Amino acid sequence: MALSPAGDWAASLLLSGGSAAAGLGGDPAGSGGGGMAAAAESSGGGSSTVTTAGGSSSVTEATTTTKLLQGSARRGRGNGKKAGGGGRTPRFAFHTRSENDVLDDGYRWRKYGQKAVKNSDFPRSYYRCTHHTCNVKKQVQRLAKDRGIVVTTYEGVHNHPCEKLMEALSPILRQLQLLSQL
DNA sequence: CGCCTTTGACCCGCGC
DNA sequence: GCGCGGGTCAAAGGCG
Repeated sequence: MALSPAGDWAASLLLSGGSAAAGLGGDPAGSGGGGMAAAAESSGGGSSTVTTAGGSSSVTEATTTTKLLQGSARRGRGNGKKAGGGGRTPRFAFHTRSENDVLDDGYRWRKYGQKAVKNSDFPRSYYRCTHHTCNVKKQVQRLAKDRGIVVTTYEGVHNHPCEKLMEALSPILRQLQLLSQL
C-alpha cells in the first residue's frame, strides 16, 4: 500500500541500466519488484568489482530464494509485531563478485546480527536500513566455495529515496528534463 | 557526541 | 515432545 513509490524506483532502474530483476517467486503483483541499483564503483573501498545482474553474474538463485521465502516472514521475540508488515515482503537475492562484503548500493545499512550458518563456513550478516520509516533488511553471506562471491539478499523495498542516488542522479534528471522540453 | 559494529542470549518454526 | 537451525534484540565498546 504505502510502499513502492514507483517514481523513485523508476529512477533507480534507470541508473541500473534496466537490469531489473523480476519480482520474486509467485508474486503476482510484482509491484516494482526489487529494483536494486547497485551503484558500482562508489564505496571508497576501491576494488569493488561489482558485477550485478549485468555481466557474468547470476540472478538465477530464484530457487534458493523461494525456499527462503517459505521459511517465514515473521519472527523476533515476543513482540507480536510482524516485521513484514502484514504485506508481502518481496525478496531479491543476487550474487556479487566483490572483495567487499557490503556493497554500497547508496543506502545506509546498520548491522544488527551475525550468525554462522550450517551450509557455509562463513558467517551470515544481517543488515537493516537505518531509515526509521524503512524496514528493509539485507543479508550478506559469503560463498564457502568462492569466497570472492557474496550473496546479498534484500528483503523489502525502500520507501524513501536514496540520497546518494538522487544526488548522483540530479544532474542527469535535469538534462533529461531539458531534453524533453526540446 | 552520535553512529555503527560486535557479541551473547533469547525466541520461534520445523523436522524427527 | 525435543532438538536443531535460523533470525532478532539488546548492551557495551570503538571509531570518526
